[in-house]
Amino acid sequence: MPDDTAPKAPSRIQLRNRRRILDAALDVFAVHGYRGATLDQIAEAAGLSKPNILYYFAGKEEIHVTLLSQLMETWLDPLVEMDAAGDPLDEIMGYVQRKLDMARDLPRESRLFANEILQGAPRMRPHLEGELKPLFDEKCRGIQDWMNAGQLAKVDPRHLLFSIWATTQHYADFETQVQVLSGAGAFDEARQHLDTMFRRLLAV
Amino acid sequence: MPDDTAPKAPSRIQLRNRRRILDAALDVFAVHGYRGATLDQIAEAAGLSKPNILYYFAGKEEIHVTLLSQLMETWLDPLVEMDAAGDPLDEIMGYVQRKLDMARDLPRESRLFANEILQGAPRMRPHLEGELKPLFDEKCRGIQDWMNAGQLAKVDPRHLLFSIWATTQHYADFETQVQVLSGAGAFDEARQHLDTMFRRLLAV
DNA sequence: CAAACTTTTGACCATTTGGTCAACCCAACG
DNA sequence: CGTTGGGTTGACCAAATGGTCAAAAGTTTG
Repeated sequence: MPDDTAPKAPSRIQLRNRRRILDAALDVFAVHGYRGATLDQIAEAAGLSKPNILYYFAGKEEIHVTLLSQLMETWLDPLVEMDAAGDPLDEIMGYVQRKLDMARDLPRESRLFANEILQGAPRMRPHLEGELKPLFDEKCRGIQDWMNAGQLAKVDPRHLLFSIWATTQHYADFETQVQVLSGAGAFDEARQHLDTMFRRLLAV
Repeated sequence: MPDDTAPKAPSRIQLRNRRRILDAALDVFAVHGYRGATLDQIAEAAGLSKPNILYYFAGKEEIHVTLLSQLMETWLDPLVEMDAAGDPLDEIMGYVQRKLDMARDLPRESRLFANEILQGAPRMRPHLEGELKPLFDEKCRGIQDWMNAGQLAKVDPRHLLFSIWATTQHYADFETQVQVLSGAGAFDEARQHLDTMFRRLLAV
């Protein structure tokens, strides 16, 4: 008896086209936000016709939601890797560098996230409350433990994380401004700068 | 002979309605960005009919451009106030506090700006290059002078300013996320945290 | 008050937008 | 080689959108 609850495995074409669409949609949503993006733009960027887009996704919203879900995993990943058993300063500085790498390598994802939060997280709030919040609290406790043990200078762990997010994502989200004011090569300079900043903040 | 080049002074109604429209448009543009905002939303928020909106502004774009121009002044103001003749650490910490005050008191303006930069600054780039850039360079030189004189620890002045912008504006632009993770009262805690962070970074 | 103006709006328009659908294409397989 | 099923699209639709305009409603002023 075959498993009739399992949807049949997606074909190679399914896989390729869904990926194309999501990639194109990431470009468009990251720049214009949900409301400002159009299916026509996405279709054009994906090199597919609009009805074909709607053959793979039920509608504009489903594309957006799919992107947001995938993003959440990617986004949380570097924080998950921060290990309570490691050396505190190394762990935090490693996290800073990983976040900066993400800003450099995945700027579209960073902007998609920024757009969603700017709009009040209408589609992502459940993810924030259900996935990010518990992880955030856990990591804050871990950092607090390090501080209580005298392995890090004492600061508010929550605002420490906010500062790390803000300073690293800034180079993706405000790239246009950074380019105008500082030209190219900002990422390498930022690496050095952020290392110095958070080291001085946290060194005991 | 009357000055026929001067536009007649705007009436009280003109003043009141233009202000209403800009205020409503700020609400809408700050959340949805330029493309995502509609004249109907703005008209509804302003309590005026759509044709009436277009009696006061030539079109959607003119409203947006007007907001952006006004914003630029407000935005540059705290940086202008940083005084090369003052005490270096006081001046910078004062700047941090003023920027944080702005994030708290003018979150809509902060989000409008963030939206515009996220989209690649299609309408604001001239302002960035013509107004922000010279001011930025001047202030960077001033900060560098302080560092050369041994009055501040040495860091890259450009990235120092980026970090100040990123960490302060974060509390306006990512307010939704901050609320979910940290509840209310984040601004007061941030004040303390950012003071500590930049003091440790810059103390000699 | 009446002329002269500023302000407001209902009705309208062309274009864009998200979405549908029947027909069509095409590779795989019996 | 003809059928079958996944994949594709031109034509279409209703609603939304930016914008226009002539006429109505207020307001100011001689």
